[in-house]
Amino acid sequence: MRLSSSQENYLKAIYKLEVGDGIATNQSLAALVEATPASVTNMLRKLTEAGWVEYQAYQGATLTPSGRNEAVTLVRKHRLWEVFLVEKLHYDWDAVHSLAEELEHIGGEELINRLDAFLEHPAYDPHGDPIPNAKGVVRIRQHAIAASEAVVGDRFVVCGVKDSSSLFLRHLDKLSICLGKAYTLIDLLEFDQSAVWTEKDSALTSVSNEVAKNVLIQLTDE
Amino acid sequence: MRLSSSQENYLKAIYKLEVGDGIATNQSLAALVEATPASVTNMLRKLTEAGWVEYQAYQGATLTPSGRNEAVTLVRKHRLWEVFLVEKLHYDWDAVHSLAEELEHIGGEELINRLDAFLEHPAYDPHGDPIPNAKGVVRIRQHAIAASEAVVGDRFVVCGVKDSSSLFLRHLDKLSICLGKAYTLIDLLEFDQSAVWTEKDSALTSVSNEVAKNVLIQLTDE
DNA sequence: TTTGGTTTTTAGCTCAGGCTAAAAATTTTA
DNA sequence: TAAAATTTTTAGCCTGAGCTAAAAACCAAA
Ligand SMILES: [Mn+2]
Ligand SMILES: [Mn+2]
Ligand SMILES: [Mn+2]
Ligand SMILES: [Mn+2]
Repeated sequence: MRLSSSQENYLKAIYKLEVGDGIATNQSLAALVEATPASVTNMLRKLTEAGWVEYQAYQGATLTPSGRNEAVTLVRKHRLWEVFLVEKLHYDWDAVHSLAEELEHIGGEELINRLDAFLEHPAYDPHGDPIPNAKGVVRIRQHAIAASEAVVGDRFVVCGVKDSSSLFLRHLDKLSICLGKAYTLIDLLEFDQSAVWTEKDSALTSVSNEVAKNVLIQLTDE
Repeated sequence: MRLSSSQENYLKAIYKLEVGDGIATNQSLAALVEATPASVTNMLRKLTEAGWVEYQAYQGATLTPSGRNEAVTLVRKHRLWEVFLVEKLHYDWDAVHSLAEELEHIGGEELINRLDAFLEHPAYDPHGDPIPNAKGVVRIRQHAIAASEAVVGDRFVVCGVKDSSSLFLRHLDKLSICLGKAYTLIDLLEFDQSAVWTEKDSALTSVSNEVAKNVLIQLTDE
């Protein structure tokens, strides 16, 4: 039984919630797939019927092993297409999500593995999120913490974002913060929790706490 | 008003029929979009309502200028994706049609123009069909005739196919006939109308009349 | 010009995937 | 623990895009 695009979106949404808070409630799902809770109930019943999801009334949904498999493949497809759009078609990183949201539903294993090879097996997507490999294994990003956890004197490299909305990504562009850049945290202002970062002792960047909470970093030694 | 994938397929089908025989009858459309004539009637009414098609009961359908525009853009998208799949992902030319049939419905002008630039503005798709440019202009292939029209002694280059079914394309693969190859027609056998082609006096290729009718060539001077 | 065949349209149905409003279940608060 | 608030489900409806079977229109022959 082939999944529709809509069904695939539901599986991916359940997966995201499971990886995050742990529970895919009716309402959180509704928010993610942009439908009403009533529609979610309806779809969950069908996905349960078909063996992709486990679900009992009022209890929320979890993925079966095959459901999880589908979801991981979708995440892989989504992130590989994002890499393609940014690396090859030179889209900005804030503009690729919605296109990938459509492209992820096309074709099967064959297409995505060819795309993966063409892109030379990238490990991360343009937002720093890890790309599952062909076997569905997601290599976990090591030691990533929110930039808001850093203390004065820490050196770090920006490696991801928590919020990948267009609005936030374009804000980072304005601060010229991008993945891979190395900074030192030189000050934390008590007044508003904002931070001052410096990029190898040159320009200073002032970063609000709201921003720091949504930037993922890896601390670097020394 | 945004077109659905299904509606886009109808516009493309009408366009193909207009370019070919000239008339998009209810039945020929049904065959192209793989639906029943009843469903076609239904859809044509909606497309007429929305201004993409002109159509009166029992008279067949024609595209309005905006409908034709959409159709040409779709053909452009389809053929560019086919180029991508063959050139970059190394698919065989007989395997790309159905994927392109889905990819063509994704995104808009922006995506397709970026893809076009990435592919360096190809003029033809993997089956030798011309790719309309961003303004919707289709450059007509010059002097192409069916290989069955050639006479003994003619030199020519293979430049396209009339039948682009998987079955036919794989047959050409077996004969190692591909686009761009140059041959001389050295014999026409009266018994079964089959032809003998030679590639710069080396290997001989025996080509049935059925095949020759579906291969497009350009005669070369001298 | 009447008859018969073909094509198109109409009528009525189905299915996926949505929606709203109301009912039921669950959870929180007093 | 009873009431209130929240969440989920149910019921009933809608739209897009298909389908079949029957009626209507059109075309071609006799
Ligand atoms: Mn999607
Ligand atoms: Mn991403
Ligand atoms: Mn298509
Ligand atoms: Mn083609």
